[in-house]
This record gives sequence, C-alpha cells and structure tokens, in this order.
Amino acid sequence: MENTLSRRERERQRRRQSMLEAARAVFAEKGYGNATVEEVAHRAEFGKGTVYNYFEGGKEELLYAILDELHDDLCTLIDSAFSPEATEGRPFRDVFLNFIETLFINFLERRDVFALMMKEAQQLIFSDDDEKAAYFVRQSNRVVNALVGPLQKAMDEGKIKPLPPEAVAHTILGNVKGMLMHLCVISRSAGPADLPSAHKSAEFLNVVLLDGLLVHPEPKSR
Amino acid sequence: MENTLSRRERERQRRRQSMLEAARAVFAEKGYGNATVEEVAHRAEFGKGTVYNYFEGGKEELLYAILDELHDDLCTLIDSAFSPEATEGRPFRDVFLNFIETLFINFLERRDVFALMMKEAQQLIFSDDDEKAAYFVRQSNRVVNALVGPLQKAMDEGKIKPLPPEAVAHTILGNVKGMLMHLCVISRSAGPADLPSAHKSAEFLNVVLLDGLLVHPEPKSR
DNA sequence: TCACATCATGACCGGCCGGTCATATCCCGT
DNA sequence: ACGGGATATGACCGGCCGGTCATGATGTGA
Repeated sequence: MENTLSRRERERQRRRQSMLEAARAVFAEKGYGNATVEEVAHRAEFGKGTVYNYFEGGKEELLYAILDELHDDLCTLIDSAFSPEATEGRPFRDVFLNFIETLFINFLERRDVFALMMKEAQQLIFSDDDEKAAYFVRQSNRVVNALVGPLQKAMDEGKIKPLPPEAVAHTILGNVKGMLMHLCVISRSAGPADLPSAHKSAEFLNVVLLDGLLVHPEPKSR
Repeated sequence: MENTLSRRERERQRRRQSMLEAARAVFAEKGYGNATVEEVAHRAEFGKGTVYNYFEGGKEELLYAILDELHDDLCTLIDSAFSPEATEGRPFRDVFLNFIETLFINFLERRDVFALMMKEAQQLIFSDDDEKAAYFVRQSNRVVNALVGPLQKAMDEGKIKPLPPEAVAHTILGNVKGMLMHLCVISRSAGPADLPSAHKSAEFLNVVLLDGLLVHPEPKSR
C-alpha cells in the first residue's frame, strides 16, 4: 500500500536526523578530526555500517550536512532581523544592536556547534583541495549576501557611509565571529557566571562599528 | 679547545634553523595535519631520525617553535609602530593607518605561514586538551597586551574613546586578521593582480574602526 | 508459511605516519 | 692511527580509523 512506502520514508528521515544529531554532539565534543564514525554511530544507537547506508559520503558528508544547516540558520536570522516588520520606523542603531544581540544569544546557546563551525570552516577555507575551499567560500558568500541587501538599503537611505557593501558585510560578520570566539574562550577559564552578557558585548560592538573609536570625528575641516 | 665547543654549538643552531625553515615551508604547503615529518626532514636534507635529535617533541615542537616566532614578530611590529619616534606629534589617525598597513604588508608577503597560523591557532584554541588551549591563549594575550599599552595611552590623551582596552585590542586585531584572511582567500580565485592593495584595505579598516559606519555620529544633543 | 527484498551489523582490511632504536658514520683528542 | 663519544639514519613498529562487505536479521506481500 502506498502508505507503507511513505511510512518507510518517514522512518528513514527520522534515522538520518538522529544520526545528524549524534554527529553534531560528537563532533562538537571531540572535534571533527578526533571524532570517529564509530562513536557517532553508537551515540545514535546504530552500528557503524548503518551510518554508511544513510550517508554515502561517510564522515565528511555528515560534516557538510551540519555546516549547511548552520549557515542556513545564519541566513534566516539575518533576513528576519532586517525584515520590514523588524526595521519599520526604528533607527538603524537600534535595529543593528538588536541584530547583533540576537546573533550572540543564538550562537552562545549552541556554543559547541558554533566552535565546530569556526574550527572546521577555517580548515576548509585554507584547504589545499580547491573543491573544499570553494564549498566554504560558497557558504560564506551566502551569508554575506544576505547581509548585503539590508546594508545597501541603509546606504541608499543615507543612514550609513557609502562603502563597498560586501566589504562592510564581511567586516561586521567578522567582528561578530571574533567576539563570539572570544566569549567562547574566556567562558572556558572563567566560570560562565562572570562573562559579559550578550547584551553588553553587543553594545560594545555597536559603538565600535557604528561610531568608531575616535573621540571627535571632526565634522570636516577647521 | 674551547673554540671547538662553540663551533659545534653554532653548527647545531644552524641545523635547527634549517629544519625550522623546512618545517615552515612544508606546513605552509600541506597544512600541519597533512605534512609528514619525513618530508620536513628531507626538505632540510636530513633523515627523519635526525629531526628528533633536534626537536625532542617531534612534529608538535616544530609547530610551536614556528608559532612562537610568528607571535614574536607581531609583538615587535606593534611595539615599533607605536614607539615614541613613530608617533611623535603625528595624529592618531595617521599612526593607526600606518600600523595597519605595515601589518598587512608584513603578513601578505608571508601569506602561507600566516594562513598556517590562522588554521592551527584556531585548532589549538578550541582544542579539548586544556594544555594546548592555554598555550594559545597565552600567545594571543602577549599580542593583545602589546597593543593595550598604546591604546591606554591614546585613551588617556583623549584621542580615542575610553573603552576597555583589551576588548578594543581584540577587536582591532580581529579585524586585521579577518581582512587578511579575506585577502588570502580572494587572492586564490582572482589573480593576485586585481586584489585590493594593502593600502586600500588598510584605509577601509581605518575608516570603519576609527570613524564608524554611521554617517553623522551627531556630536551629541543640539 | 515461504521467498524475496531490504536493511543492520561489526569484523576486517589497508593505508598512513609519528616516533624509536640498532647500526653506521663521523670527528675528535691523544 | 686508534678508541670512543657524538651524531645521522631509515627500517620498522604500533596504533588508529575510515570505509567495505559477507552475513544474518527483519519484515513484507502473496
């Protein structure tokens, strides 16, 4: 009966998902390089061979699936932070602060997966295998492009300086990444209690990126 | 004779250096993970075993030695960019621009070693081995601290906003790193001809970091 | 109930490489 | 010229793990 087929299919998806989840956990815990497929399999309560029935590409395909998902999340988050409803009539400053804070909150509560992305993405981007390098550049650009739209709009409206929007997007994302990394690192030595709140960190970045470090940007001459 | 001993010692140093140099080249080319000690040895024109006579810690010690050196360079560079002679009477803006540009030039002409640092340092900082993580935090802090001094001074003199200097230092270095990475990446797909000059990139960062993205930082009230 | 397709499994293989060590070589002082 | 410490060397070992596949379990439809 036709139902059976779809039932099978649903089962199949469920298993795939649970393997992915296990992989996320194990990779985050040990790092991609040190994680073994065996452990992923067992955490998902399967035998090693079974994983290969679901992910032909093996270990690597698992990683890519996870990274894809993560970048999707990022894009979604950017889109919604700059959606018309979210920006309606509010000063750019507030919208931006809110954007950064949301990013922080979102990723800090998934710090280990985030750390995984940082680590492996870096590895990929400098990989000597052009295939892999290109993959990451593609992913990275997807995110940058999601941010370019809103930035271009803000420039057109005269809210921010007319600079190359891709460069600005890269810079912003780079700063967020850097701040997140730093938070991850210090949350390891210090207790998670006394690390700056997402809000404080977001405000800091807001000041630096929007107002700059100089005290008096001197309107022009004089 | 006493001379002989020192002669031996000098020879020893020379060999160590040439192994280090070989390691730098091989690691840069293949990445630490894919490089083999054997290849390092051969590039330096030694047998594998010999390397272990000079670096008891083996492969890892080679890496650390290289990273140490790189961070030393960074510190030196910062010190001299903000030395009294270099800053004497010049506006902070110029000093800063010059600093960033020097960093760019310096690292772009050693792009592969730089890429190595990016890759492996990231790996270290998120390592599950606390020992290694601590090592990199230490190195990273050395550099940050070198920058904190000049920043504090600039804040005291009212030249830049009074923000936590460590955070500012992290941010600045993070931005430089990000820009360098980006340059490395695009210099791979595009011919090295048409990538923005170090000067252009430095100016971009100067504007963003010193003046901010907003168009009119409105002096205050009115 | 049987025959057949689908799927799970883990023992096994092959390749890889860091590190060791027995041996050969060199170089020195005498 | 010789004895002996210092040094170079690369064959070898051991551990590791990704991926495969022969086997057996499961379940489905007739």
